[in-house]
Amino acid sequence: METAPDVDSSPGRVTIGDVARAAGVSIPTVSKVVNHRDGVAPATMLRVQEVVERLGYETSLVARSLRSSRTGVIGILVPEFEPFSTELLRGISSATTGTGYELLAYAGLVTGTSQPGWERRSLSRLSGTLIDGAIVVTPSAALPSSSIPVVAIDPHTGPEGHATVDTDSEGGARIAVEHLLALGHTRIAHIHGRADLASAQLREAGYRAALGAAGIAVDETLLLAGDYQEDQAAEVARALLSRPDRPTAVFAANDSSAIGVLHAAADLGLRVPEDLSVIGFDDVPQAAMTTPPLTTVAQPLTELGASAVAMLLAMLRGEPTKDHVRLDTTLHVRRSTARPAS
Amino acid sequence: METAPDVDSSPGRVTIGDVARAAGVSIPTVSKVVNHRDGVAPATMLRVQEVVERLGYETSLVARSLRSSRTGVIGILVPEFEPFSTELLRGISSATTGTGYELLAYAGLVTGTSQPGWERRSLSRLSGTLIDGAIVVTPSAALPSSSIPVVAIDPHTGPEGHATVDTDSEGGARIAVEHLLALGHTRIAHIHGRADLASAQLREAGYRAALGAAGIAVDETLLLAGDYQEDQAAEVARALLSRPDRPTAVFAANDSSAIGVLHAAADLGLRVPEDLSVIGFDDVPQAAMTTPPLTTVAQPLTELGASAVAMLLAMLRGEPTKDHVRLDTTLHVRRSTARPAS
DNA sequence: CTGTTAGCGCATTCAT
DNA sequence: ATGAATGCGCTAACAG
Repeated sequence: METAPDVDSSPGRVTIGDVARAAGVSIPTVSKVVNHRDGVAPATMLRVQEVVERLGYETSLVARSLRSSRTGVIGILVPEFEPFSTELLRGISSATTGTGYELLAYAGLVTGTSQPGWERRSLSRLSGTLIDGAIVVTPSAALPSSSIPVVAIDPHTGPEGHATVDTDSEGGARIAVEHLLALGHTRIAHIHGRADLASAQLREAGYRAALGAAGIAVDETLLLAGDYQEDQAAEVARALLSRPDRPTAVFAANDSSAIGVLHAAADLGLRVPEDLSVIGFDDVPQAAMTTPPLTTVAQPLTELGASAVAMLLAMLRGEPTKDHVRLDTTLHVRRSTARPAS
Repeated sequence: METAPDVDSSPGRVTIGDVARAAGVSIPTVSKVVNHRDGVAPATMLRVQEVVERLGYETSLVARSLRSSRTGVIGILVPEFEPFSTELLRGISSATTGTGYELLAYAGLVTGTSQPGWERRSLSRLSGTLIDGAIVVTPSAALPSSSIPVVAIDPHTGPEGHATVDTDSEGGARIAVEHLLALGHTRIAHIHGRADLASAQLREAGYRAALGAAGIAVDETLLLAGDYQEDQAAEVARALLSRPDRPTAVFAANDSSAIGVLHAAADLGLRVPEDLSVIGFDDVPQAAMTTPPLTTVAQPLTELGASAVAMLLAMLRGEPTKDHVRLDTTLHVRRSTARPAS
């Protein structure tokens, strides 16, 4: 289209050729200097470095990766940037500091149509090799056997194939429901998450287990799909809470869903926690900003990210690693849960 | 090193050549089909598409960007992934949904040594052209005149050169200090931010202006450098709060600094807000999670990101745009501020 | 120690 | 309508 009509001067970007010309050497020589490779006379090395400095040259990630296999960057593949993944990102970022690797986070789902397979697509686009290794967040499908090391965070179905890090979803769900039971609730609904994610299935299993252990039969009409999304959860919650036999408490599969439930309750004039108790899962930062502040099962999100990085770095180093790390969850009681009214 | 010994089969990644071979056509033909270009017989087109599907082929972002000028991805350049930039990312992400662009966030500062010029370096590495346009968060130096559109969020020094979006830092700082003054504080310290950022200078200016308007002379010993960082702020705050003539309130230039101050106060056994009032700036989600919840000047972070995207998209479309957008701040009173003790 | 020769995977003329 | 040739910026062999 309207590409700049740069002939060969230096309007936009400085290439290795520009440096070579300015320094009066050949391109490979510049390459060697830039990559700290030996076989270059100290004098020329200095001269080239000076020119590199002056021109502000940086090797193009693109060109380099096309040719060489190592780029020194780790890719983080996420469906989109929402609280869950950005918290993970923070943990990954601080764990990466000082390792010499840079981070490249890629959101492949911004196309709107939330087509599955974004993880395969993104991995395929970046691998090749723009990145040396990848951390894939909530892949909902099996990852293709890629040529680079890959670690999955909270993947589709149990530990399998790729290295995985996740938290004890089932145990966390039990804690959540037990908290509700201890408060005296018996009609407890569950807004479950994306069916393609193992974590969602495990949370539902934990919900059922806790209820079963308390001798309460599961009312299947109290199980609704929230897809881990605020809007979707709000919608189903509105219907649920409008029923005459509405539950006194809701266990949402993640915080976004719980926030959706909170909105639905507010719309219907229900007070939380007086008329309805709500509990979430994740403990993203915004869980503390809701009205009332959300009681939730905390996942150590930043540690989760840090663990993923640790595993990936080990794989990158060629060291043997365990293929599955599972972290614990803890109950974080705030103000959205209380004894039922009656 | 240990590159896979793939000869030409399909171990890792599927290339356009693999598709061409499998479909019995030449590479250019596949390229045309993939890029929806005409000049291909309907029959071959279908056949190629079928093979693409079957093999799971995706064009390599790397190879494509080396050759063609458009990649359909927007780059977000951040120094690192911390709450401020991740909130921005959220806003950018949701504003990008449905535009057909994908997002690539790049953290160039993970090298540990927080060398300045990361923005120039990152831009140079990605430009060329992995990305069609870039949003640079808190660049602390002048950006090189790049060949792609660039929007800066909260840049080094006032609106200049590149398109910019920021918030009313000076006004926000005045609101913060006025809130403290209204509560009855007169000895108010200020932990200021990175000197190379315009926002930090403006917040300090607002602090001085508010104090001046109240007829209070600025005690220069109450002005400390926190660099917008939690650790750094905690350190200077510890010294500050240990002084016999310690202030009764602290206005921190951003929430991270304020959190640092909170830690320092806790270490010294000072109660907040009884013994010390603390106010921050930004209103990142974690400001609500502190003990006590932090009073802060809220910046519309997600809107900030959304505005940046809107400007960038307009530039990408070749439309004229204003080169500076400034959003307003609002005071968000929580529990870390109160009347002074005496 | 340095420059020359080849490609990496892909998109683009230009022939056929 | 399709294929052969060329080059993007860079690095890895080799040659000189």
